[in-house]
Amino acid sequence: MKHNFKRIESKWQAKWEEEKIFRAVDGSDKPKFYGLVEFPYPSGAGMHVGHIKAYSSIEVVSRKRRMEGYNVLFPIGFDAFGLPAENYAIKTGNHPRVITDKNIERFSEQMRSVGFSFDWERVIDTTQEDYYKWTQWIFLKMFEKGLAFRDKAWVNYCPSCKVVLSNEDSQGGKCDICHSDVVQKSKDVWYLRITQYADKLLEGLDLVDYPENIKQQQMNWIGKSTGALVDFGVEGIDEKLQVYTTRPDTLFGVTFMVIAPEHPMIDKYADKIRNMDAIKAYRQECNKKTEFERTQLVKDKTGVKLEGLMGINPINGKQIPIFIADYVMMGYGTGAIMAVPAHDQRDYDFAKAFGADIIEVIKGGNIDEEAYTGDGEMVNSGFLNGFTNKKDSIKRMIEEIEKMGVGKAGVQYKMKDWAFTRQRYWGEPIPIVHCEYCGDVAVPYEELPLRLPQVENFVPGSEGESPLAKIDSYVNCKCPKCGRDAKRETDTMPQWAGSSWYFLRYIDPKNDDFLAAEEKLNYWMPVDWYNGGMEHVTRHMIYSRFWHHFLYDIGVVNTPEPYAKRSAQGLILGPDGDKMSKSKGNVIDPLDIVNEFGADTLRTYVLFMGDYGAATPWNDSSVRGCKRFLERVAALTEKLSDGPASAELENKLHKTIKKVTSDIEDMKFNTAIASMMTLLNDIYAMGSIDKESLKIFIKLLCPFAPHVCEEMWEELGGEGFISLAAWPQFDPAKAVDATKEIGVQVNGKLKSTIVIPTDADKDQVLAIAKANDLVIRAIGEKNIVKEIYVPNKIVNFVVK
RNA sequence: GCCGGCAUGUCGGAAUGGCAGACGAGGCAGACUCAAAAUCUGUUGGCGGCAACGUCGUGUGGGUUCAAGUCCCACUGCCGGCACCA
Repeated sequence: MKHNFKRIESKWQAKWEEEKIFRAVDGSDKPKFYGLVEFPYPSGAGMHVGHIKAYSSIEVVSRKRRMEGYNVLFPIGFDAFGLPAENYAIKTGNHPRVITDKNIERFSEQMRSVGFSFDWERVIDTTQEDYYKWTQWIFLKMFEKGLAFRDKAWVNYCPSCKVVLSNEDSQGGKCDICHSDVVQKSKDVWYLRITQYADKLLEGLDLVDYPENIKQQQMNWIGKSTGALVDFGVEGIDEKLQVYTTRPDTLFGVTFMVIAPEHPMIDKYADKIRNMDAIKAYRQECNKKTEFERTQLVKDKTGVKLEGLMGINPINGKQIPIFIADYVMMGYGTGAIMAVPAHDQRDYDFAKAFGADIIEVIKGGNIDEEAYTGDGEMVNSGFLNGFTNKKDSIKRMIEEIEKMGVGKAGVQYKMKDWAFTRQRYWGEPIPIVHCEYCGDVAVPYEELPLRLPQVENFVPGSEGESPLAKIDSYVNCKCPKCGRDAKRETDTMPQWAGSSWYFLRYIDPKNDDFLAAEEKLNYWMPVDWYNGGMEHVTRHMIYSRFWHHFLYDIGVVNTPEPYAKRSAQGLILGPDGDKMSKSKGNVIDPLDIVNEFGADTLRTYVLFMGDYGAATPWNDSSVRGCKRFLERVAALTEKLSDGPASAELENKLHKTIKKVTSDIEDMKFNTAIASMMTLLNDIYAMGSIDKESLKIFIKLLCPFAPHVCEEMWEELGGEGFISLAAWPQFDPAKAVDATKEIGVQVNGKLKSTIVIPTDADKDQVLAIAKANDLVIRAIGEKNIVKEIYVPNKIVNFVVK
C-alpha cells in the first residue's frame, strides 16, 4: 500500500482545521456560494451512512466551488431539541442537556473524521439560549402580526408520547415519533397561521429550482381547490348552513346535506333536534374509531338523520334532509356539504345506504350503477340545461348565486394551520404570559431568551400537561402589561421550530443584537443549493419556507424564498436490499468503514454506488473497488514521466475535465467517478503520466477524496493546499479527436464500424462505408435507396 | 381512488433518438505464493459456430422513425407520497 490512509487522513484534517482553510469570509469580493445540508438531530446512535451520502453531494459541490474561486459558506450545526433526548432522559435520569452535549460532541468527531469541509467556526445548536432567543423572537413577531394564536379545537394527539401533533407530524394517522395511532382531542393550543401563506408558498414554487416531484408533493400537500361557498337555509332557525363545493353547477342535483359530527350547529340548536340521544350516541361512536378503522370502512357509510331540521336548497327552494356523518370532516371546508349523490361516489354510497333521492344533472353515466363524475351535458338544472363545459357551468352558477346573495366563489386548502405546541420539556419555551385581565401577553423582547428552567422530573402529566406546569417558580409571574399576577404558558415549541430558520443563523452565528446582521443576510442569502431528504418535503421544507416568507414580509430578509435550489439524496439500503434497521441487523456504521477502508473510500463509494437520487443497496465488495481505485491513483506518483504530456493523454485528460466538471453540477457523481476510473485505466495502459497532468487529475478527484489528493499534491510539490488550488480548465481544442470510429447500419441494423477523419464530409464517409467488406456483404445484391449520415455519429443505408 | 417515480446482464448501474450494457462488483482462467489474502493479466449478455461471423436481446402489446432503452398509445409489476378533502 502506498499510503497509510489513517495517518494521512488525520494529518490533513488537522492541517485544514489549523489553517482554517474552509472558513467562509463575510463580505468578500469573490462571488458567494452558500451550500447547505440538513443539520442532523444528534441522536444517541451516532451518524448513519445516510448522513454521509446526504452531506457528500454539497460537500463535493462546495469543494469544487472553492477551487473555482468562490467564497463558500458550507456550515453545519445541530437540531437538538426533541423527544428522543427527553425520553432517554426520563429513562436514564440524565438531564437532556447533558445527553445532548455528549451526542453533539460525538457527532462532531464523526463528521470531522470523514473530512467534510464544514466551517467549524459557525456551528450552531438550536438548544443554546443565544440561538433559541431568536426562535422565540420570530414567534413573538408572528404573535404581533396575528399569525400565532391560541385556539381550542380538535387536535391530533398522541396518547403514547402525550403530545399534540401538527397535521404534518401525524401523516397517515400515525405519530411521527412513535408510530402509535393518533386520536382527536379537543384542546386549547397554539397555532401558526400557515394557511395565510398557502398562496405564497404555492406561487413561490415558480421562483425556485426544485425537482418536479418535490414541487408536486408540496402542491398536493397545500391542496388548493377552487369552488364556491353556498348558503343553505335551515327550516325553523334563523341561520344559514354554509357548505363548500367544487361543483356549484350541480346544485340542482342536491338531495340532502351532511354535516360533520362535531359541527357546532348541533349543540347550538339541540333544543330543535328531536333525536339528540341518537346523535350523541353516534358522536361517541365516531370518537372511538381509530384512523385505521375509518379508512377501512370507506364504503360503509354511517350517519344519523337530524330530526327536526330541514335544509332549503337556495337555488330551487326544495326542502332536503340533513344528516350527520363522519365522512364529512370538521377540519376541511365548512364542515358541511351539499350532497349530490348522482355525481359523487361518497354521496352516492350514503344515499344508497339511507334511501335518499338521486337526481342526475350531468348526462353520460349510469347512475343506477354508480356516481358519474365525468363531463357531460347538464340536465334537470334550469338555466344550466344544455351546458357541456364544466368551466362555463360553474362560472354561470357562481354568477347566479352571487346575484341571489346566497353564495360566492371560494377557495379551500387541505393544509391546516400548524399546531405549534408540545407538552414537553425539551423545547423552546413559548414566550407568552396568560393574564386574567389582559389575555395572552407577549414576553417583552428585551426579556428574551425566556430560559428553560432546571427541572428534576421530565415526565409529562397523564392528560398531556407539560412538565413545566409543575414548576411554580416558572409558572407564576407578573403580567408584562398590567403588572398583576399572571401565569406563564407552559407548552414548548415543536421540534420543527429551530430548523425553520437555522440557515439564517449560520450567516452570523455569534450576533447578540439580531438573528443575523442585515448586510450579511443580504450578502449570503438565498441558500444557493440545499440538499436533504424526501421525508422533509412536506414538513421542514414547508415550515421553513413559511417562516422565511414571513421574515421577508417584515423586512428581515431580502428574498421571499430561502432556497434557490433543492436536491434530495436516495436512501442507502442494507446489503440485503431492505431499509436499514437495527431489528433487521443490516445497519452499516460509517465509522466502521472509515476505520477499515478510510474516509476517502467511504466518500467516494457513497457517491459512486448509484444514481444519487435513487435508493441503492450497500455492497461491501464495491467499497473495496473504490479503495482499489484510490490506491491505484496514489501509486501514479511511481509512474511519473518527464513532460510534456502526450497528445493522447492530453486528449483523454481534457475529456475527463469536461465530464467531471459538468457531472458534478448535474449531481451525476457516479459517472464523474467512473470517468476518472476510465482515465486511470488509460494511464495505466499508456504506462506513465507526467507531473502536470497528474496534478490536474488529482484536482478533479480532490472534492471526492481530498485526503489522498492533498498527500499526493504535497508529494508532487504543489503549492499550498490542493483544496484551494484552481479548478482545471477544460480546453475544447485538446479534447478534439483526429479520427472517429462510427457505426454503419444497413436498414437500421449495425453491420460494421469504420474509422473516419473527424468532421469528414458526407461523400468521403459514405465512400469509406461502402468500401467496408461487411457492409458490402450486408447490402449484397440489393439497391441502396437512401443514404443517411449523421456527422461523426452513424451511417445508415436503406436498401431494397 | 388521486399525485409522482421506476422497470436495462449475476448485482449496483451507463447510454443529447444514432455502435445497448461505460464504470464498479461478482464469476471464470492464469501469474505470484508452501498456502491463503492482497496484487497483477486475460475473459465475461443469451443462443449457434473451431473461427470469421450470424442471430436474439432494455417488463408486455401496439405505433412513429432510415434508426427506439430513449418519443407516442395501451397495459402489467414494483417504489414513494396523499387520501371519505366535498
